[in-house]
Amino acid sequence: MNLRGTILDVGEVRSVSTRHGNRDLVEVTVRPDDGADGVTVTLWGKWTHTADHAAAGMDLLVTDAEETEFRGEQGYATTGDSYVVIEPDFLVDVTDVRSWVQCPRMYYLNKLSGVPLAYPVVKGTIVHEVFGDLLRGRDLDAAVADHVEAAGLELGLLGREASEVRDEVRRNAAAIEGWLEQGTLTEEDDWRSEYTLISPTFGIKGRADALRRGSPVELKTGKNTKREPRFHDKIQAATYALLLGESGDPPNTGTLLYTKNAALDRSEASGDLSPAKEFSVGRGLLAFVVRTRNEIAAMEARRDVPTGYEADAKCEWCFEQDTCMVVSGRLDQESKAGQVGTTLPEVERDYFAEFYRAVEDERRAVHDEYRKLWEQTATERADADRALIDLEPLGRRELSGGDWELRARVPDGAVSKLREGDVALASSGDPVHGESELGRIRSLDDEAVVTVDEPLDLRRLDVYPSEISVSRQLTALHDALLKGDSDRKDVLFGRRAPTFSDTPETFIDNNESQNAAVQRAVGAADFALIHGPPGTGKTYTIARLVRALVERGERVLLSAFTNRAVDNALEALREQGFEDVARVGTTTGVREDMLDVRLDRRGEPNERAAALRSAPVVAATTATCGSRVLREAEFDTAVVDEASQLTEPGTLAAINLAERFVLVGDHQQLPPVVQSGDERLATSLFERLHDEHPDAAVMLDRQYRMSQRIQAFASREFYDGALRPATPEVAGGTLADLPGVVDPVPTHLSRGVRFVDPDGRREGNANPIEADRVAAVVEEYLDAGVDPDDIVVIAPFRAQVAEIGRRVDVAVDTVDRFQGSSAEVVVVSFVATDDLDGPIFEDTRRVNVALTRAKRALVLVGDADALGSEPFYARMLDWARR
DNA sequence: CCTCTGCGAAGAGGA
Repeated sequence: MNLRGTILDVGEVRSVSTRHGNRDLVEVTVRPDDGADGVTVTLWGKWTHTADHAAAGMDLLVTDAEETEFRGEQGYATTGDSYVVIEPDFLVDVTDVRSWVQCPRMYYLNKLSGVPLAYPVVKGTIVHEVFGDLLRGRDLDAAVADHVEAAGLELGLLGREASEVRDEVRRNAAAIEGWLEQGTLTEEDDWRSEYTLISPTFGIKGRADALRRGSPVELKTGKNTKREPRFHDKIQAATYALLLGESGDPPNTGTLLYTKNAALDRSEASGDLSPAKEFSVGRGLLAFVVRTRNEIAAMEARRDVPTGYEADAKCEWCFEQDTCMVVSGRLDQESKAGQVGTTLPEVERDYFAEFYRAVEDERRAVHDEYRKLWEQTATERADADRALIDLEPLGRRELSGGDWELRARVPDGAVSKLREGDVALASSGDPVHGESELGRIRSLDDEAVVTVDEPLDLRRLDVYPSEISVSRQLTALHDALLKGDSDRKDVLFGRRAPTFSDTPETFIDNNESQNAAVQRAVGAADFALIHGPPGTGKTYTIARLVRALVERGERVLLSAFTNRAVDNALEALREQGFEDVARVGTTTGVREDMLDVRLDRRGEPNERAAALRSAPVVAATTATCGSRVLREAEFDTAVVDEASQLTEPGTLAAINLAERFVLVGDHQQLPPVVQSGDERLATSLFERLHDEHPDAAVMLDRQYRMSQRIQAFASREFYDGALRPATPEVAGGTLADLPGVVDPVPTHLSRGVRFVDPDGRREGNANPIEADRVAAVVEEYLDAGVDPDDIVVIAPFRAQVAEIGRRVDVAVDTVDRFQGSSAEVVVVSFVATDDLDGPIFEDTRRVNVALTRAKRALVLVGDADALGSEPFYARMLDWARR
């Protein structure tokens, strides 16, 4: 049986004599998840090592535990088959186990500084890709040429020539090919490449290079002339073997493939030059992997920082020694390697510690998302929107590059957060224990089309969580504090006020606040803030600003939280006649009409690198700014849109790359998306600087969207009444202005703002009666001749969005997804009846967004009693009914 | 206790 629970107490290690001789044990008191009282669990032998790291409050799992009775007390104990796992919910990466075995401090440093843009790394990646292709039967030269070309940008930035790289990769790949041929001569081989593995039991995830007859094969581009694989390489492969044991018996061998061995000259090199080194994977090795993984999980649970003393690694042999000493010195951390350099001021170290913790909390939240892959029971699955289940496979076909395209029918009415372009876990039913492949959703309506590496029967699609944005926030924090210049930090940490110079030039002659905003930003020595309420021409202003900066000879980074905002800003820039931009991002992320300026990574190295380095404007999301390619880039000014939706570390990723920065946003609209709910992350850098330096900000106060009647409430509640219509035409906008609308407009539709109480009932997060009424309201406007494309319905919950979507033929979506856009007629469904309990109603900024999407007509549909129960909503009601 | 966009899909190496 498996025993799982929360640790209440960890006893001392003691040695007892048994019929097998003297053995160590530790007694741990655990409150089982399914029980109220604590039970004693005896951890025998080497599991006392895990007990050493365990502490009260941590979760503990013992597999194959046995019930025991000792001196009349009932309890549990480990058996010979048991594994003991600390904090199983914390998902450790296989590569983390590997780096921890090298040195625990290396694990920490890797996390902080990320993977650098370095030639051995890029070359290693290419060799891996070629390896995958060879397994799928592709021609060696074609594969090498293809993957070297695909890495053009990185190779160019590293100053490498394509021919030189091709030769080197081919030498490595030839070793693989030779070895593969050897294998197929002797027996039938069964291969799989790039295998995604997640283990709920052991709390580990990772991606194996390949499986050969069910055993892991790990490719290493380096050399190793010893008979044995390197210990940490072996541990990596053994960890994959452990993961394979999650569904079935673990394989009992692993293979390391050192491709450089084959390229060594036999007459000069000595030792074992065969590239493939097989080793046996016994239970003892697997248990060692689990204990190592437990050290990591326990350290993370304690919120400790590794010092290096945890293991016996020798610092003088370590490649990271210098980095290690610098980080230790700057952050004043205890470290085996010692410290060099000046310690950061205390306020900066505190900031670092605080945000490090917050970002790690966020990582936990991502881990919780992974857990949903296996925790959802069959009944819960039905309403869980993280997955599409019960898909009916419709077929598969092989694509030219060796990938597969899978098709399946989606059941009627299935709702999920999965969208076209998303990465998702495709499976034949059980994403964790059964067949599954990571793929990309190409299209999704009544039929799902997914591309994957290996074919399977597509019966289920799951959201696949990613730690990338968490990792990038961490490296941004590292870069800002440890590499960032002191001048910048003086301003960020309030040791110096930002300075500005006056600019006499007029940039925008028909809007004073927009002009003032550009002037302030252009004249900023450190930073400027542009506060842009709804409809105030934020995007136009940004484009004008970017042009002004470029005209002054500056190189500009144009960034935003979402791809959509980046592309909107680019569109405005291009409308103003400026085309010299490089858009960095994925083909699925970049909007179609901006693909022509997208920087392709594929191509001739020098030419690709020049395309990035010479572009006067580079546009990318802040997440991409934290990528290894853009982390190396430098700019004079970074202009960041949607800055009020970014966490501080998220913003740092962009502004780290520039001398000065301009943040554009509106802290009265939606705040950053933070799953863990951490308050430090939920406050944007934009908002903090806006509070600390009000003079650095210019608010755009003329809006071009809403009629006077519609904007009144938002202006009063959120902008101190300072937000006003830009022109009399905007102020007086009515339905009658729209082409095709009946004349005269029916009286009840001619009101700019209406309130409708359908007397509905909230059921879960939906309200079917209210949805009926919303549909009727939409029908009224359609009947009056309003174009369906001009009508939008907004609801706070996805369940209600689905409910309404079944009844109308106009756009329906959540508030959050409508931020940034607008429509002539907006109908808002509030769902709530009885009271307004729930976080979604607590943040009135969400209401601000909902109400300010409308240009000419706004209809609020909700329960008057419920809305009247909160002062803010009561005021909204008064305004709407007036 | 609800909203949600990012991310080449992770992981690649050096004596």
